[in-house]
Amino acid sequence: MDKTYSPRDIEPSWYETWERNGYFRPSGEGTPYCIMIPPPNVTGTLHMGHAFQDTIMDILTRYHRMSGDNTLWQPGTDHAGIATQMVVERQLNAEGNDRHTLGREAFVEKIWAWKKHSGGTIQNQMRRLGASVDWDRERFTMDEGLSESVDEVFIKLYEQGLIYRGQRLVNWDPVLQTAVSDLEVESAEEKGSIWKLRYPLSNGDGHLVVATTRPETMLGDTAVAVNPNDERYTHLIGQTVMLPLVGREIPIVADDYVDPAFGTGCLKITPAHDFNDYQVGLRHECEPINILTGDAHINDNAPAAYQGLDRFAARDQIVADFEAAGLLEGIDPHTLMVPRGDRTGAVIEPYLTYQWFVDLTREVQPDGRPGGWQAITQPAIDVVRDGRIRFTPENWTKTYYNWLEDIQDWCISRQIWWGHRIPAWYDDAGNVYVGRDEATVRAEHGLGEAVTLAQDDDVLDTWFSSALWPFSTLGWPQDTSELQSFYPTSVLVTGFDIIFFWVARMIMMGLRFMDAVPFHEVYIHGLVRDSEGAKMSKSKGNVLDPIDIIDGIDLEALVAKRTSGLMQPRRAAMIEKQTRAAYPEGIAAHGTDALRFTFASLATTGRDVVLDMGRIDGYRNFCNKLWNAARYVLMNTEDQDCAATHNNFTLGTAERWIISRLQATERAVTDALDHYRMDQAAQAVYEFLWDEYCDWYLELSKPTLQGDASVAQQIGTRRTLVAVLEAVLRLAHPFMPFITEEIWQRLAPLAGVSGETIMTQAFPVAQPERDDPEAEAEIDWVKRFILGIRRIRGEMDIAPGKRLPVLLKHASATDQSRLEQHRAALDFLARLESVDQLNHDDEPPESALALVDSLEIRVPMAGLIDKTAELTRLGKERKRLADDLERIDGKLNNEAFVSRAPNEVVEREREKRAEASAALERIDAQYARIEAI
RNA sequence: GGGUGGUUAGCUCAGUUGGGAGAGCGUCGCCCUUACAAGGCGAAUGUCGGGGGUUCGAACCCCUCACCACCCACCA
Repeated sequence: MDKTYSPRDIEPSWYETWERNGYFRPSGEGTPYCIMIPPPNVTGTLHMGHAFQDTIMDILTRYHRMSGDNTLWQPGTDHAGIATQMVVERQLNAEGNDRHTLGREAFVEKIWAWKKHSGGTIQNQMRRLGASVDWDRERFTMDEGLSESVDEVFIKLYEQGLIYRGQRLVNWDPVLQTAVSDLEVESAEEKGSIWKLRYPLSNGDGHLVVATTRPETMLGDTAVAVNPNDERYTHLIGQTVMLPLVGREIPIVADDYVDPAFGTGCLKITPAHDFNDYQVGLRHECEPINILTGDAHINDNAPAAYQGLDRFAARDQIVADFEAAGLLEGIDPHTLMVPRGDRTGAVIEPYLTYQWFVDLTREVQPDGRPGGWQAITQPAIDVVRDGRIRFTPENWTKTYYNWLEDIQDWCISRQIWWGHRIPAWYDDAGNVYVGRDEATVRAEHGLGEAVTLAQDDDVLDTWFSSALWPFSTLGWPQDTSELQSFYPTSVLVTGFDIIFFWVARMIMMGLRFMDAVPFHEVYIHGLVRDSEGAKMSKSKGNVLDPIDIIDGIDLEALVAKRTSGLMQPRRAAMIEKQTRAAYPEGIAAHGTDALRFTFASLATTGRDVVLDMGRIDGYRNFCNKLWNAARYVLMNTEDQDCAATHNNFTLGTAERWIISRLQATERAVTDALDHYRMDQAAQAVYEFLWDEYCDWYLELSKPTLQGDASVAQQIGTRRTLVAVLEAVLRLAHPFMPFITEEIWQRLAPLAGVSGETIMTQAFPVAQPERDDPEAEAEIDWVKRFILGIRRIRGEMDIAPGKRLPVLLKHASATDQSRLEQHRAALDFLARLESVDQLNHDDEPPESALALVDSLEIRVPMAGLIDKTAELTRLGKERKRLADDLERIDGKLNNEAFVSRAPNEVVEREREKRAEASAALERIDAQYARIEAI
């Protein structure tokens, strides 16, 4: 093996080998285990959030594959209608072109070209991350097969009366000029104003004052509402006002919705441009008057003076005209919630249009009769309530219920070009025909050549096809063997941000069309944030490409990457400055394994992940540690007898100890993985490998291998070095696939293991019969002996290499035998020069003291030890023991504690007291002795 | 206006039936000891957000306050 660990030299080639040999494909044997990837959008490249999520899924996938399951991780990408269309449109604009000039067909062709490019980038990124997906099964939401699923579901739901088309007030993005769903609107507080406008009574008898944050909508007012119990206005109910600037006479109506305490208590009603007003309008039979065009300019339903004005220009004009007419009562500053499109940031308009909806609220019996339960929504609630789907962490179920229990119908039509065209056709009379294609529609409805049919121009919401992902990717509506094996899938790994967009809708559609849940478990992970804890986004310029952490990137390239292709180019200067401050040296190469291990160890439940570069450095070092440990093992075992093929060896205490510790580690890792605690699993691997295997076992092996231990013992040690490392590699493989494979290839033969790849080896299972408490106790004694001497050495600033003479006192029979047994290890690890025993009544010479239970270990001070330093050291020890004792006595002297606490707890305290007290006595004596010198 | 999560060492975070406060990184010493200086050995570091309660005993359970973050919601 190379002396230095170099991830870039081992990672890409192993992935190629794995993929070429088909190791990612389901084995076809064992319990099915399936994860559907949340298909990334083909809008560009994967970010740190994807890398995090992919790491979690790959850990689970590799773990289950190694455990013998028939494992499928299904890959694919999402067409992401609006987002992708915007990306390509922006590119067109940059070329001085636009989609309308190009035309629908040519534009869609351009998007397909982009999809190919982006999809390829995503594939490469996933390969670099080591994602063991079955590429042969890769799907895209606009594939032929998936499009067939979409049509099938749409048609079925339409036939069942659960999809309908209607004129409704929807959220309209005037930049995209399409409807969007409630979920795609983000409301935030913004500073604005409240304008108080006078509406003169038609009878000339004064005026009412309405308050509004959107004066321009007054052009579409159809009523003024007051609360029926508001005594100020009851006498006016039923009368009319003359709408200024428009000259329309509109009624004053009474409606409970109006809060008399807010504003003036008079509410202007604009049914076509406000969701609440729409409802009020319905109650009072006011015909909505739409005054806006699709791009939010005033249309010809308004007086000529305002036609063609942008909504905000119209606002200024109208306010000015009110003022000129003496009808402006006042303007107050006001903070209000402004709805904006999540993609465009444009202020969303409630807009009256014909759209398609999935009915999520209508109550229909299973047999089709009305009433009973919400046909789509209720089952989705039930499966979580009764535990057929389990969330981890569990508390996300609350979020899930809250949303479903107050759900609105889902607007699924979008007035864009990229997506699944709605399978509906219209004749000249405006009749709607839903069907697979035009020919089918004609045949089914007996429509001859004479009837012209035009397909609906709209496409479906992206999430409509995403909702079908768990079964559409497996071949539905055909009844495939894949569906039989892998549906319902095992676990969905996703972020909380798409519980509504995606998780809930997959559950709805899965139950409706497969009559079974789409997955048994939902593992919700946190959001990856930058080191400042800020959300990563292109516009903030704090995004990181996982590949740049893997391969490293110099500062100039990173700056260039972050400042190019911005939606708001003026932010470039600031982003550059921040980037130069945060990464003055660019980013060093860390390798995939280190990045993955970092993600794993940060994957605690229900928390966001703050990405700390220092942490990645630390785990890169961990990889290096593993690399070098392997080098040591190979150096001492290659071409030597490791008992791979015979049983002529003996295991010493150290061997039995590390094997015992391995069992505990295997249990810890398996248990953690089974509970989605990737962090605990990673930590268990880390601690075992570094703190036990490297720090102690490798060191303990040295005196055995280099000293005069028996041949059988040396063989046993070599065998153990190899066997334990081989097991750890398998244990760590799901986290660090590349380095474990690289080392395993060389190590496996020495361990007598054959196989083409570690990927398909069995995941380690703890064997209780190899637990060895006696060996653990013994090695624990050895460690404490060595640590005692090291502490003296460290605090006395004695060079680590300097050999020390040691005197022992009060050595028990056990101490004696352990000393004898481990003498070589103690000499080597504690750098002992000599060990001599003192009799019980011997007065020890001036010396530094360490205790292992009752055993006194003394290092004579002559010429070595500084009196003051030793007093300081003993003083600290004494204080620690005295504090301990005080605390314990506090408990034991408390009558209530002794009488009420469980016996075993009291007994444990008594033992602790005895130990502490004995130790303190010796330290005290030693302190006095040194002090007297 | 509802709801959720958080507040533990300088930083990022563990701490799962309430019973001796932990890790990584950073810091401070001593060491290039033939696996590893991306390292070894040793050390320091915390009114566990504030207050109250339950309990023999609280980082953990209950109440309350403060601050931070996020989600949902139709108040002009």
